[in-house]
Formats: sequence, C-alpha cells, structure tokens
Amino acid sequence: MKDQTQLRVVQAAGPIFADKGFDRATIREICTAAEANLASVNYHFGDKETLYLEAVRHAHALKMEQVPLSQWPSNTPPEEQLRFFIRAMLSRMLGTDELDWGTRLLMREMIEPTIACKSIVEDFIRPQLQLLLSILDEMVPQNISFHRKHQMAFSIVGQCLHYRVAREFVNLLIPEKERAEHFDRNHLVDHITEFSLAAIKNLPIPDSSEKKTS
Amino acid sequence: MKDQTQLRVVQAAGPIFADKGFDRATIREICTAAEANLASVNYHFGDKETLYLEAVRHAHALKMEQVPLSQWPSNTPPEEQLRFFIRAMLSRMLGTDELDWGTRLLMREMIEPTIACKSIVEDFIRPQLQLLLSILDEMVPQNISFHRKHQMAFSIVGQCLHYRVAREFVNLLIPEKERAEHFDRNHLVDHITEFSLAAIKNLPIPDSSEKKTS
Amino acid sequence: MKDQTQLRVVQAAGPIFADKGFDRATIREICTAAEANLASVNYHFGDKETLYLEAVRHAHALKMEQVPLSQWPSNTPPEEQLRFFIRAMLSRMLGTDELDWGTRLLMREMIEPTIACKSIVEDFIRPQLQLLLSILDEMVPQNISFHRKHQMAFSIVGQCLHYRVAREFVNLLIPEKERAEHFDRNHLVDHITEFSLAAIKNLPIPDSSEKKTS
Amino acid sequence: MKDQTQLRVVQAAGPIFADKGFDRATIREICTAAEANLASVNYHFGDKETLYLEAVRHAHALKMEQVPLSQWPSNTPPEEQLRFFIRAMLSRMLGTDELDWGTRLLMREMIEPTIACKSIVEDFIRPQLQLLLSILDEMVPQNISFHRKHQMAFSIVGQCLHYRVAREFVNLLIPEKERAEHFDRNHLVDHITEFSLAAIKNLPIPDSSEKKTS
DNA sequence: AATGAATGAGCCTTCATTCAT
DNA sequence: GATGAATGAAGGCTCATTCAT
Repeated sequence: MKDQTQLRVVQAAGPIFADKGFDRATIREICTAAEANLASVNYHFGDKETLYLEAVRHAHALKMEQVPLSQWPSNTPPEEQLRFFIRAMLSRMLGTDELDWGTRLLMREMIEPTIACKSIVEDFIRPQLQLLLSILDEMVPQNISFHRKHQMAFSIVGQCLHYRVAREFVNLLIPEKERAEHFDRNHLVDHITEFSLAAIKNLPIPDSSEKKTS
Repeated sequence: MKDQTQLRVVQAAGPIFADKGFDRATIREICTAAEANLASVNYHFGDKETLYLEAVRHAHALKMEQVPLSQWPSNTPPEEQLRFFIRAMLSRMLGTDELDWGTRLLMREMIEPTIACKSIVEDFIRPQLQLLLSILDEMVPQNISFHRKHQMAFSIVGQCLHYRVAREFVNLLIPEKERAEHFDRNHLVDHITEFSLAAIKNLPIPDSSEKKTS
Repeated sequence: MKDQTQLRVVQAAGPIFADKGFDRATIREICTAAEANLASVNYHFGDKETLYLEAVRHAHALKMEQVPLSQWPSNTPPEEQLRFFIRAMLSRMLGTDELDWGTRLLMREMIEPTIACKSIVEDFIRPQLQLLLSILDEMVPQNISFHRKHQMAFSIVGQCLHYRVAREFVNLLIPEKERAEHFDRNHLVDHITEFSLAAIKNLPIPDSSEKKTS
Repeated sequence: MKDQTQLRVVQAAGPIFADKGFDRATIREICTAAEANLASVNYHFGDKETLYLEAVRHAHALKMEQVPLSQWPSNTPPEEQLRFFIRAMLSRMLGTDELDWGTRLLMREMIEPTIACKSIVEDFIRPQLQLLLSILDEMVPQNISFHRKHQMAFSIVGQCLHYRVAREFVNLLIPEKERAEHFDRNHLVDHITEFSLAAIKNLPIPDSSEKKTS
C-alpha cells in the first residue's frame, strides 16, 4: 500500500491526459479515477505538470513493452524487413482502442512539445529511426549521403503518420465503405511498402545538391 | 469604426488559439490583444466556442488567399505539376513565421476535431486532394482504382505533413547543421517530388486486393 | 408608431416581471417579447426599475378595469353583498391563467415593497377595504370601534388571501381529488362567506381593550 | 475549527437570502458575512442553489426550536388551546426583528416555490395543521367532513398569515397610532381567536355540497 | 426619435494548490 | 505518510447601461 497510490495515479492520468489534453484534464478527475485522495498529486508529484511528465514517460515505457522493435531472422530479405517494420509502426500508431491513448499523448507532444518530448525522442523514436535506416542500408548504394537516407526514412514514416494524425480528415474524405474495404491496416501496410520500395529502388542516385528548384 | 471590433477580435483570436489551444487561451487575453472590451466576445460571437470556430474559418480563408491552389500553363508536364503542388503544400504547411499559427490551428483540429473540422476538410482540404488526384491521373494508368489513387495521394501528402507535424522530432533527430543544409524547403520539395515520382512510375499495377500479407 | 413601442414594452414587461421577479427578468427578454429594440427600455423609461414601476401601475389599472368593484341593487341584503364581495375578491386573486400575472406582481409587492406599493394600496386596495367596511357597517352595531371593524375586514381578506399566497402549500397539503371537489372557487366563496357571517353575527360586543391575554 | 465554516456559511446565508431573494443575494456577500472564502460555497455545497436549500432547511429547523408546537395541560379547554395555537402561530410569523428573516424566507417559498418548498410543508407546516385540526375536533361535530375542517383551519391560518404577508399594506392602511394601540400581537391574538371561535360555534352544519352559489 | 454597437461591472463557478491534523 | 478542509486566483459569461449615429 506504499507507492501503490503513486502508481495508480500515474496509470489513471495517462488516458485522461490523452483524452482531454493537459488543460482540460483535472486533478480531481484523475484522483477519482485512481481512487486516490485529491491531494495525492501534489503530495506525490509536486504539481500537475510533473504528473503529466511522469504519465507520458510511463505511457511510452508501456508502449515499448507491448510493441517491441521488430525482430526477424538474419537472412530475411530487406524488402520483407521493411514490410515488417512498416507493419509494426502502423500497429503502434493505429493501436487497439484500449491502447490508443498512448499515441494520443504522443501526438500532443508533437504539436505542443513539453519537457517530456526530448526523452521520448531519444528513448523511443530514435531507436526506431536507426532500425529503419539499417534496413534501408541494405537496399541503397553504400555511398549515399546521410541526409538522403534520412529523407527516405522520413518519407516512409510520414506515410504511416498521416493515417494516424490526419485520421479524422481521412474519415471525412473517404466514404466509409471504401475505407472499410481498402484502408484497413493490412492494405495500408501493403500500399506503403510497395510505394516506398518502388521509390527507393528507382530514386535517382546523384546527390540532391545539384538538383534544380523552380 | 463600425463593426471593426468583430474583425479585430477574430484576427487576434487566431494566433492565440493556435499558440495555447482552446482551453489555455483566455478571452481576456484575446480581447486585450484586440483592444476590445471583454464582453465583445459574448456580444459578437455568443461564446468562446463560436469565436474559436470563426477564428478557424477566418484562418484558413486567409491561408487559401495567401497560398492559392497552384495554377500552371496547360502544357506543363505532370511531373512539374506535381513539383509545383508539393511546393505549394509544403509552403502552406511550413509557412512563414508570422503565418505559422494557421497551420497550428489546423493541426489541433486534426488531433482533436471540433465542429470546425468538417467545414475545413470540405472547403480547404478536399479541393487540394482533388487537384492532386487530377495530377496523378496524368501519370498513372487509366484503369487504376479509386482507392489506389487515393493511397498514392495520401502517401504524398503524408510525406509533407510529416515535416510539419513531427517538426519538433525532426529538430531533435537531425543535427542543426545538417538540417540547415539539407532540410530546407527547397531540398524537401525536391526530395519528396523525386521520391514520389519514382514510386508512382514503378508501382506494380495489379490491384492490391491480391497482395500478400504476412 | 409613436409611443406604441413604449406601450408594447410595458405590456410585455408585466408578465415577465411577474413570472421571474425583478432580478431574473432581463431587459433583453422583455424587449424581444415586445419586438422592440434593446435600448428601448433605457430610452423610454430611463432604467429597468422605472420600467418595473410603470409595469406594476399598468398591471393594476388593467386589473381594476377587468374586475371592477362590485355593484349591486340598493336593496341587496348585506349578507348577499358580502358574498358578492368575497366572490369578486377571490376572483381577482385566483384569476384566470392569463391574468394571473397581475396578482403575482401584487404579491411580490407585498413581500418586497417598492415605490409602487404605496400607490397600489391607495388606488387599488383602500377602495376595496372601504367597500368591505361599508358592507360590514350594515351588519354590526353602530357604536363598534374603528379598529374592530378593520380587524373583521382583515379577517375576511386574510381568508381569501390565504388561498392565493399559500396556494402551493394548499396544493401540497390537500390531495388533488379533494381539492378538485371541495376547494374550487365556488366552494371557497361559500365557506368563507358562511364562516365570516357566523363570526360577525356572534362576535362578543365588548371592546377588545378589556380582553384577557395569556 | 473543523467544519465550522460550513455552519457559518449557512447561518450567514439565511438572513441574506431572506432580505434580497435568491438572485440578488450574492455568494460573495454571504461568504464575506460568514468570514469564509468565496470558494467555500462550492466546496461545501456544490452550488448556490444547494446552499439556498440548506439555508431554508436550517432556517425552519431554527424556527421550530424557538417557537415549538404548543404544549398544554391535558385538561385545557379547546377554546384556550386555540388561543394558544394562534398566539404561537402569530409569534412565529411576526417574529422578533432578528428572527424575521426566517419568515421572509418562508414567504418567498410560498410565492415562488423551489425544491425546498415540499420539505418545508411536510416537516414544518403539516404538523402545525394537524395540531390545529385536532383542536378543532374537540369543538365541531364528529361527523363533519374532512374538507370542512380543513377549510376552517385555513380560515384561521389565513387570518394570521394576512398580518405577515400583507404587513406593508396594513401599515399603509392603518394609521400608526391606531396600529400601535390595537394591532399589536396581543390584540390580534384576541381578535382572531374570538372571530374564529364565534365562527366555528355558529357555522351551519350541513355539508357545503348543497350550498347555494350565485 | 430610435437603434445597433460597445462597455464595465459583477456573478457563479472551477481548479490547482496549500495547510493543519 | 496521507488526508480532508480550505483558499486564492482566474475564467467564462450575463446584464443593464451608454454612446455615436
């Protein structure tokens, strides 16, 4: 019964912060949900902001635990590795309904970064980027520059991110029937993989520094 | 000096809502910025939420005015059209510093849609999507299905969106020097255009319905 | 179209003040109901309080017009005069549903008198009291004192007043069926008349100054 | 110093609500009078309306404590019981100056009933009515009907109520000297008692259902 | 004469935070 | 170590009133 309270509060805080954002979430609501005293937050965390930070940290620790970085046999062809990677990333982003709040928290950090942002990127985002880069390494010429590989990586990540961040827009743009049939997770994984592979394999090699710009 | 007040308030509201979000923005702050009376909001808009709506509408009307849908000579090759389109979209998204608040407002709508969301999509987003689709039409086989074209379009949009939505992450992931040299607007336009063109031109034609899925 | 507005506003104000009381009634609501401009009240009456006064005056002018002081043949026996009087008073108090607001206004003046109170009493209440006293005069000994006659009059008025002022209490105390059958206007007129007549005719004559008091 | 605040606030609220009514009374004024924080009302009662309810309840609990239901020796003749009863009722209604606010609160409930009304009637009014009915029982024929006894009771109550509800009217109608000499509490008790006794003892017995009505 | 725009004061309520126990 | 009571600051909103036209 020691720091159980503390834990209960962080756990309760996550979904609530995700749902309502920092401002609209109230300490009262969180403490009620955690069956803890109203003063718990200030007692255990000092203030609301610190609790938020702790909640975000807790959230992505949980996320990493549930959808770990993909593993595959060493002889898996890079094309398949890419497909696996994209599937994992989309899964993390689209989430199941119960786990969705983690992503929602992450998105809030993207558009309104707090102190939590930095550690999220280092602990959570960068490793994924590195993994993606290592997959790309097997598909692109060795002498390709740092930034081109990163741009490719971002092009892949961006395609996934879109379906999560602009989800509501997609819902409004694509009729429900069409969405149900062709925009489910499997089809999206396939499309993004094919699109990206086609791009990677046919991208002109010359360094972009001599590119034209209108 | 007639109903200037109303306009002043909407104009002041935009950047403030964008900066702080609906909750943290106070009508007191907005009215002060607009040099208007505190009761102006109630008088002209009824309540804070309606003001927010009006501010969002005003914002994207402004945006469209400043970076209108691209126009080009009828003989422009589709590849160049795509480059123009991507340049315009990125410009709208990245914006100049003073105009950035419009996009921030838009992102908040993506993540936490309000009543404003629907009209934004219809008036602002869908026309852009249609334009992009018409460009793609000139580059892909005629018999390609509705959803494949949309997926391609979203793949392009997603790549752009990423640099705006995940801007803070990119800033943390890419060293400043590298960013300054290779991730400025021009280079990004070039990369996204090349990447997308390479993908479009080499994408396997068969319908995705017979694709494999692991 | 001259002072029509002014009249429309007073007429609209009456029922609204009656319903909600001075504070809860808003100028906006009144002007809307009167289809007049929001500034009309201040323009025509100066302020809200003056409008209230005017509305009360208007109300009881109307009341007097609709239920005038009873008239009867000169040879009507005083017992019947009393019955007529009580019937008229109860009618004014209980009112029909549309005219009820006049009484509600009056009651508010009773428990929270404003400047309107005095003129109401002089123009509206005192004449009724005089009439009642003149009826009593025909039934009680000539030498009875001023205050005894007034006390009798108040005893009669009080019985009527009770059913209006404490209406809600009566509703809660008496089952609906019983009320419908035995507490309608006719039965109340009969009861109050009988009760009062029985009292008047049997009241001990000695002056109350020598009464015992425990 | 525990939950004294809550009590202080209710106590301060009573007279203020009585004086100004629900709307014009401000929680600021109440909290200041109670030497409590402005937020106390929300903390202890939730909102203003609940505080009002509590204040009304508190008020009539107090009232009953100060002027309890009359008690008398079992051999007291009913006529004397009635006098005692009327004295107690008038005392509660007219009150002393400091305690007047309780009645003012009650009158407001009569004219503009709130949620508090019902419980007041049940806990406070009905017991008094029952007591009065039991006194009447000893003076009227056994076979008299339910509603006749109630009508008599109301006739008695109404006479008392009048001097409270229409107090301001009486003040304007009766010259001050006259009032001082003949309308003080003792004289009123005597008059109302005599008047009512005379009525009760001489009321025609037949049921009112066969009464004439003009 | 009459009105639409604008204002200033004030109200209820909410919330994170603190404090005494 | 933990909590229930209490607080101070601020927020959105409502309203009667004023003012320029």
